[in-house]
Amino acid sequence: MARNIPEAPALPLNTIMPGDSADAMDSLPECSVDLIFADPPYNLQLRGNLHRPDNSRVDAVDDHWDQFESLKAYDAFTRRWMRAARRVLKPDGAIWVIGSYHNIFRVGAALQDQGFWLLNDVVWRKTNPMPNFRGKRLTNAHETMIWASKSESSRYTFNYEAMKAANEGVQMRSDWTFPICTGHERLKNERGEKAHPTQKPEALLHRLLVATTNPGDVVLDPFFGTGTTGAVATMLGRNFIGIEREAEYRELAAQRIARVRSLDPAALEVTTSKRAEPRVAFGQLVERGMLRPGEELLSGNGRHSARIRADGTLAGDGFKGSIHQVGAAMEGAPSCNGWTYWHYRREGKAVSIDTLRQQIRAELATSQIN
Amino acid sequence: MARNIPEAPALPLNTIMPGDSADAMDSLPECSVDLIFADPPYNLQLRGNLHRPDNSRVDAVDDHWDQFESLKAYDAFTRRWMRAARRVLKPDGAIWVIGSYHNIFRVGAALQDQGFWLLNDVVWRKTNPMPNFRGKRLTNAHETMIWASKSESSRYTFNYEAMKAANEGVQMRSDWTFPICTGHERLKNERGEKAHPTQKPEALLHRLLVATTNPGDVVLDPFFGTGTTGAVATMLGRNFIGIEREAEYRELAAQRIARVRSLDPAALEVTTSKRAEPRVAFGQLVERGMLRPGEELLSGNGRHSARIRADGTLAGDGFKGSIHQVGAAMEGAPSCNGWTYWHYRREGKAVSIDTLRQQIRAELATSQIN
DNA sequence: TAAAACACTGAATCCAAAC
DNA sequence: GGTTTGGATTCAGTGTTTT
Repeated sequence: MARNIPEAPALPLNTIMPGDSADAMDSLPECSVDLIFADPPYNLQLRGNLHRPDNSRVDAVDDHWDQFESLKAYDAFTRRWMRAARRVLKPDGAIWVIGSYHNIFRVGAALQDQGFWLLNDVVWRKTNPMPNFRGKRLTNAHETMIWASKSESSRYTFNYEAMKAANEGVQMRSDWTFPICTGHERLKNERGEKAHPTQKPEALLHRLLVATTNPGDVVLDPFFGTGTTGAVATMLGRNFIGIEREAEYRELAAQRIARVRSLDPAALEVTTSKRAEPRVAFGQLVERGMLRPGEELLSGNGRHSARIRADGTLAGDGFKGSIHQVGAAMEGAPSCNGWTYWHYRREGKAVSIDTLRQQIRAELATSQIN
Repeated sequence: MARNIPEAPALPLNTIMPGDSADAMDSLPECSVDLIFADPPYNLQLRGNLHRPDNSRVDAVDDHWDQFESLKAYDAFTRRWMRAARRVLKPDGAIWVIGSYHNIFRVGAALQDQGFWLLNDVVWRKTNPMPNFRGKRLTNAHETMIWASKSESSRYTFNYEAMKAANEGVQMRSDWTFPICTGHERLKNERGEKAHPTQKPEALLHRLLVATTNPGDVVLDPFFGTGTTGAVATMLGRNFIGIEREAEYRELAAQRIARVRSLDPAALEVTTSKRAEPRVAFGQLVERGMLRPGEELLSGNGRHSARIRADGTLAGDGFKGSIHQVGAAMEGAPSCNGWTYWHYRREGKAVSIDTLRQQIRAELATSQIN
């Protein structure tokens, strides 16, 4: 290059930066990241203590980082980090922000005001939300995510076919159903308490990253917490940059991500071409972690095997496609019911993947009651 | 009344007012309606009127120039009608606003800025949304409704038990699933075309009105369209006030509502909560001889006991006070419902004292029949 | 050992009448 | 109008203890 352009500082890929979100983003080169996922404080304005009907006390989010003096102060905070985020985003980049009714309207208006172009609002429906204990309102059973590109003209990433494959062969909708983060996935601190009050489920980030990034992309999370974004990005072969103010969270997140194994690149290939779409819910098993990308499936007769890919398709013996297509190809048959054809291994035994589909159907049946 | 207060103008109940929404609301008496349902437009087509000073084409680099102008105009429109709505709302009244991601964030922020108190955001999940034909985004399968009271201290209406009963006995959630308005319910004009582009399903208004109004309440809809709110309100024994600018819509709505038959009042009764039942003092049980002073009461778990005193208080383990206070003190709990906590012995069995309260309430109910 | 019972928990703007 | 008091109120799930 003939011109004397100062070299841009290298991106601190796959590390967790300390300090304030906006300050840290300002230290990064502009137009350098592909996607931003932001889970900012919600500004809950809780009054007194809340007790369950059995008189146990609800462990509320009363952390100092969620306290703001006024809506005006919250707006100033929002616009500050959002402007910094906008600067580091590539022209064709996009942003996701998650929130509840307490803050999401401020966030959405700020995005529009700063020139972001809204693509969808996505509802995370919780299968197991906390009830409204006093019976004074509706059960607050969802959170809202806003997906926006940097500008109206951005050529943003959207893996349409992968989403369609993960949704029984029909277009992915704007409402996504997942359980809240509990059990073994929920990080604990040394005292055995939940490490972070608002840890998000990995399944949510899995779908989001498969939908709107490609392998090798750079994903920035300015409110990193205990690192769900980093863990899922690493598993999916994406690079991450985390920013987190609290040292304890940084430490836990780093340990967590160190335990994550990246998936084989073949498993990360996203289906791009059109194909005859069977009605497959197989992708949900992967998003929910019931089956791992890269895991091997066996045919019932034991003669064939294939590996699971992150977008809910299979690959093996040179064949790629849905569970039905690959099964049919391997058997040289005109068609094949992948649900009964394929089995996974658990404790030495081969179990039909159809049992997993039945589990999900049972969940949906209870959670989709009006 | 001694003072010379001018009589408030009568409300134009169950009629459709012409003209601009905000102007019409300004002509109504303040603090006079129980609920407002607003389905404001967001396709104001402001962009066509905007020109740069030099008439140059707006190109991709700064193509959000006109976006800012139209957002500003939309905000002004929103704040104008919303302020008028706020004025006519009773202090304990509430408002619902429905919108999509194009406008709902402006609406929600405006509600908060004007002092409304957000109660829930509710997601209308469409079972049959229009697909995204270009495959560039997620299927836009929901709309968002915001439910807010006039102020933080408003004692808003919420028929908790009715909602719970309508949801298989568990609390109603913040996501509601309904099909979009099609078929016979969809109003047609004389040319056989759909009469209104955004007609809402009656099922949606049905649930909303049952949840947050009582029979006889006044429901105002400032963007009346073809009158879904008026039709459902009439069927449910609520009064409505509609405002609609377009004469064609007013005419269709009036015809539609004229065809509606109100439901029988008995059908409109909703499951009452215990809160609505008359209070009974524990002392009444002693006065009536249902329980004797000196008699021992047992906690349901059998771990505690107390003795009844002649004035209707309890004493035990060094604690004295109401049935609630003594129960709470013995359990070390912040509060306690003494009616369900305490039991008395009859023929060797422990019987809840709440059965005695129910006897008294039954007597009161029969004695109040004229 | 299996089944049943019990304890605990999750981003929550969570009461209202009487004095 | 602030304070006191009565008393109404929970779903899905995980993990542990008891039967």
